[in-house]
Amino acid sequence: MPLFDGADRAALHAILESASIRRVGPGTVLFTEEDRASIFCLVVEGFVRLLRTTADGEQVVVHHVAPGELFGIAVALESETFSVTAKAACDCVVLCWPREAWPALTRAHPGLARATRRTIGLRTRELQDKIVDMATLPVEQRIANALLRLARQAGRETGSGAEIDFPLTRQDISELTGANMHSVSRYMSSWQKTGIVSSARRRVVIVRPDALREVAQGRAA
Amino acid sequence: MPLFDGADRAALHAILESASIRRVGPGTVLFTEEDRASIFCLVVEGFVRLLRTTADGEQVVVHHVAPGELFGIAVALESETFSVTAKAACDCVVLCWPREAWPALTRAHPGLARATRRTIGLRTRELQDKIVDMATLPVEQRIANALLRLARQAGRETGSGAEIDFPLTRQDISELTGANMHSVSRYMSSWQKTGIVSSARRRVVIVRPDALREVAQGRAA
DNA sequence: TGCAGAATTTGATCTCGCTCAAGGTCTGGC
DNA sequence: GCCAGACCTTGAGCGAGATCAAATTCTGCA
Repeated sequence: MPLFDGADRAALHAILESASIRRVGPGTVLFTEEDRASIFCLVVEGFVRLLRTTADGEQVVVHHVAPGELFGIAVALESETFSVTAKAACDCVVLCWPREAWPALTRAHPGLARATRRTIGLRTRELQDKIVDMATLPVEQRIANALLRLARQAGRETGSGAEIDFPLTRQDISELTGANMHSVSRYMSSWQKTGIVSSARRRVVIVRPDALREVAQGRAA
Repeated sequence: MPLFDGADRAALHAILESASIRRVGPGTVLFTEEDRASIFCLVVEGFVRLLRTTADGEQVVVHHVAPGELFGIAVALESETFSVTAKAACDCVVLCWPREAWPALTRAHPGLARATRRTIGLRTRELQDKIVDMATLPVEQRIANALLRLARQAGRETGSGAEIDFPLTRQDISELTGANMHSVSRYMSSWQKTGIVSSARRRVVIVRPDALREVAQGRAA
């Protein structure tokens, strides 16, 4: 656990004691964007989707939190409320600390503060990447980019390519890219045919990342 | 200056001494996204555009920095490089500190660290807002939202509405919304006709914010 | 084993917004 | 005062991708 640098057995034990552990199934909402940010969390196992819900019920996925990553860190940004909803993408194990634990914890473990800052920096870049994609790329390339990003963050190497390590429907991909579900299905089908990806219901495997990268750059079919 | 809380005259003088001051004209690039983040900056006067440049030379505007705001704060995010290009939107006065000054400065002025965290939090929200807009709204509503956001961040009240306080071309708005420049022009013209905005070359005034808000919600023409 | 609901696919049609094209207007510098 | 270049507008046409519609396949559960 690189977050809690230099913590011995006893100290680690105390840290875990002060957290509550939650084991949740797919779709479970851990907190919503209007909630007061009374906790901050760490993914131990599984993936947590961070998303925004619009007035008319549409969902826009903003980030996938991988194991070992913090989330719900409004407290680190001097914010009273979360800015997103957190929803389990699969079976997850999550640690939650009360907001009040933050000052003492970061004081005791400078590595935690540093890791948090780095995480925020990386996520900011990711958000900017997404904006650039949406502003400049056609749907096909956006979807390709989104899959590549997911493969990087949540790819499990299998014999036949990188499998996204949690259930992912066409609808999910559409919420991730801002494209229509039907369009997602069409492009996925075409890539299936050319052997670039292989996807059965809720499972997505990037068979030929190189070819998908070509698609993402608009250089190939 | 709320950033440097509790600094007396002498301390403030020392802080300013350690900064270099830059007076630049519109279009001046202060740093680019590939640069090593060897400085961090503060806008004293004017507005600085933060943007990304794509492989084929397109620009996507990510944020406008207002007077009193920090920018180029890669150092606060444990990053060696900037993630955006900074370009003056008008005549600007900017203070720049060497990256190495950050630890001592934040140690001496906890208010600075706090303000930085708050700024990062607000910008994260703004990035998320933008993504939601681009994923769910048609061009007309995106443009309306962008103008309202600008009015809030850089609006100067005049007798006949809120004027965006720096030169803003149709092209700029297009880079801000991901819409085509011609589309921007068409919508601006139509709003001009209905008296919602008033814009002459490079100047934009929101005459009826309420009406523009209606447009942004898709509730009106 | 069969069924209900979820997930996916595919076709047909339509429309928003982009591209292409051209003309108009403003402004600062000479 | 004039000209070049920047900025803005408007029209026509097209196409990517959304919407509408329907059929198909999968899977977990009764």
